[in-house]
Amino acid sequence: MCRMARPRKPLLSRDRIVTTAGALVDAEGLEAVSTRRLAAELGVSGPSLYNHFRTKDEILEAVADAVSAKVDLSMFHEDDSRDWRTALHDWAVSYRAALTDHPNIVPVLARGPGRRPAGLRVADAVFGAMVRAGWPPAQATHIGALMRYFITGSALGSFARGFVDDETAYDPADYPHLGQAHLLAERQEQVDEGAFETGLRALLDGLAVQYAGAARR
Amino acid sequence: MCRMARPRKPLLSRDRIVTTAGALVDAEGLEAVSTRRLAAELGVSGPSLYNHFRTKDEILEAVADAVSAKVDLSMFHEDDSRDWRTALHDWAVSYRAALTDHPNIVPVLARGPGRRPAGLRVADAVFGAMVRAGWPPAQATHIGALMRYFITGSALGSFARGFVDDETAYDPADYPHLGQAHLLAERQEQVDEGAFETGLRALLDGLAVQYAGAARR
DNA sequence: ACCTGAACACCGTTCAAGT
DNA sequence: ACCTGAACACCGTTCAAGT
Repeated sequence: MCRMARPRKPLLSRDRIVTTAGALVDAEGLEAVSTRRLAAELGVSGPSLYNHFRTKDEILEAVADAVSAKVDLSMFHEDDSRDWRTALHDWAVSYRAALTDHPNIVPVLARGPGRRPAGLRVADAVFGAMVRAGWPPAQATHIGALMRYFITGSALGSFARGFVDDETAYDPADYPHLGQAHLLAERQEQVDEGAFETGLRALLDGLAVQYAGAARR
Repeated sequence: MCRMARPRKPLLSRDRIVTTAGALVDAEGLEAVSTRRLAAELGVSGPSLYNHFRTKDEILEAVADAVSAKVDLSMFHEDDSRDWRTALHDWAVSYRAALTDHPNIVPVLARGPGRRPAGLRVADAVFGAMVRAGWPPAQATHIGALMRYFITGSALGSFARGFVDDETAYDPADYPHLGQAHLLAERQEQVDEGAFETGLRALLDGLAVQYAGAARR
């Protein structure tokens, strides 16, 4: 009697697709995600996905947006007590943590906010808070953009990961100062962490200088 | 008599492949480069490329390296008179210009220096100059990395490009501060330029603060 | 040494067909 | 409404064959 009724609940949902795609990206990287592979992971055939998303790229955008949604924005709320500098700092740290938790999707995220709702919510929150703090709107726009540049750039271009763990790759005659470059691969996280912290502090110190000179009260 | 001799000079060379691939990337984007398409552009069949490069990725790496090779490094020469702050500034401007001239290859470049000779030459030059200027080696490493983060991040995540030129995409109820977001697409370059300049100045101001406190003489 | 055609194991996406 | 198999027009790469 159950079998003659209509329901037959769907095998797939946008949520299930995004979750599974995200797990696949995390586990095996962006290039492991083909529509056929993802569908197999979900126990369906490839074309089924097109009942829920228009393109594979839309799926990846949704995965990226789910990562953006994890970024803490509480410091930008109107009733939060943190000043703009502290808010920007805490936001940057939370943003970077979200990206380093899911490094394989960063190339998609780094393409810009696009139409992704959570990405836009982030842009909106930082812009609004900076204006409220007294930054001129044009500067508030710049701050949102440049912070994004730095944070996504650091998550993407992970400096140390770029060096190969093979001493023969770096002839000291060609790169007199990079003698120990291959060692960087071993302390990848430290270099990335240190560069991020140094850069973030410099950015905030420098913005404070400009704020003192340009922000209106 | 000519035809019986051996020469028959090769149709392809690494240089010709890289030049043609670079032009194709510039004109039609990364996704337009398939081995078959590139080969057709060169007047040969697809597999011919594999006589000169081991993989398609190696070709793209070479294209990216050719862009890195255009970055001015003269400010880091030992006999150049510019101080570290000016050198870093001029280098950043030249680096960004090289990337914005070839925006489509930036995703490849942003992956890190890897084994690309010109990319490594850049990393080597900035590290050496910063150490010479009195920065502790660890900080010099961080500076090279964080500047790269910011510059590639800005070339890649071009903030305004991320917004879609369609007002219906941004409901003011969802994004109270982004009412004019769709207008950004029109002034893309100004926003990117402004954010880059603001960020670069902040970064250099902030590093100057740290230099005053930490650099040894 | 360098180029070719054929082939392998894939892709993203469309579509008619089924329920 | 949602899933399927078959099909289309592609991919990157290998390899035996040619010169």
